Amino acid sequence: MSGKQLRISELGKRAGVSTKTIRFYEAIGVLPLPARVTNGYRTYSADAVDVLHFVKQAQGLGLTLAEIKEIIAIRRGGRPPCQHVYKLLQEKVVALDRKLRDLIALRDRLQESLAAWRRQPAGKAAVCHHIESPARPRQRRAQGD
Amino acid sequence: MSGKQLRISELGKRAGVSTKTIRFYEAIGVLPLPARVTNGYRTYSADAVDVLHFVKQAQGLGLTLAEIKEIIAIRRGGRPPCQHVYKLLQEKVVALDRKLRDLIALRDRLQESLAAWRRQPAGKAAVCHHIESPARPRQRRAQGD
DNA sequence: CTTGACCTTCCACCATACTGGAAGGAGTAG
DNA sequence: CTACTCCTTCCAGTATGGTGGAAGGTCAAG
Repeated sequence: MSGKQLRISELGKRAGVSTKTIRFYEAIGVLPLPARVTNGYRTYSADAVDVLHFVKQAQGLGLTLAEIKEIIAIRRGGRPPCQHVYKLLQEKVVALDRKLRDLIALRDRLQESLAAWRRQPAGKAAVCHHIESPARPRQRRAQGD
Repeated sequence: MSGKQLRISELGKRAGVSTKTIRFYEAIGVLPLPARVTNGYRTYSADAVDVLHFVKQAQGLGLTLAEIKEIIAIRRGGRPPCQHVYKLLQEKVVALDRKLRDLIALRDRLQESLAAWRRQPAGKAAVCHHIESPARPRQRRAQGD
């Protein structure tokens, strides 16, 4: 069934992470305590490669290690984590939409700021009007508040 | 000319930041070393409020304290930082566009993942197909779940 | 037996942006 | 005088996701 066991560096190579990272994931509970061979070396089945891939995929999806840990813990508890992951991902989509809106607004603000600069290169501000003006769209207070 | 001098907590109140934060900004060079009154207390002119507002605005625009520090340093050097800030903001816009593209792709991937889940609630994956499938569009080997 | 690769643990550090708290000085009110 | 608030410095910790390195154990080759 299960083929050969991997030592930590071999696992790292296959999953594209450092041995440091593997031990770190283990330390924070993302990875379970692995089996040890007689000399104390960690030993992993090939499944561990998939779990590490999962971690990297999940990180790519914007999940934190804490969330990933939780998913894997549910999985290790025997329950399929999909229900949980579904909710988690739904929340992520909502959060992402919010973040997206903010970022687009920010980008537009910057773009407008740059356009304004091209129209009128000078300005008076405490430090720099590129930053001080766009965030106060209406007239900045004139010196006295 | 300049009105009254502020002590650190008064400055903090006006700018909406804690005294801790003000000292922190000073320590990392974002704020210049302030004047001191005879008893050693920091003393600030009202301009400091504007500088702190600038810092907060710039942070809101996605600049790091290191970048903000640089801008303020240029400004303190007598040169208007606008040229520099212009470049910085241009780079920010480009970086933001990139990030935006990635986030939109991520969001779509999540959304599609959730839609797929609704169509077919089960799946086989090392940990959870919601995460493993969308990033690997073709069928994964049936082993884990 | 020595060398070298690989493994172990543990402690410390990187960046980012702060926050908390201790220990002690300064200034004002009663 | 005490009490209280505000100020000072300095050290440490928060959260996130790791990385670096020391000191020492294990194992196979030469």
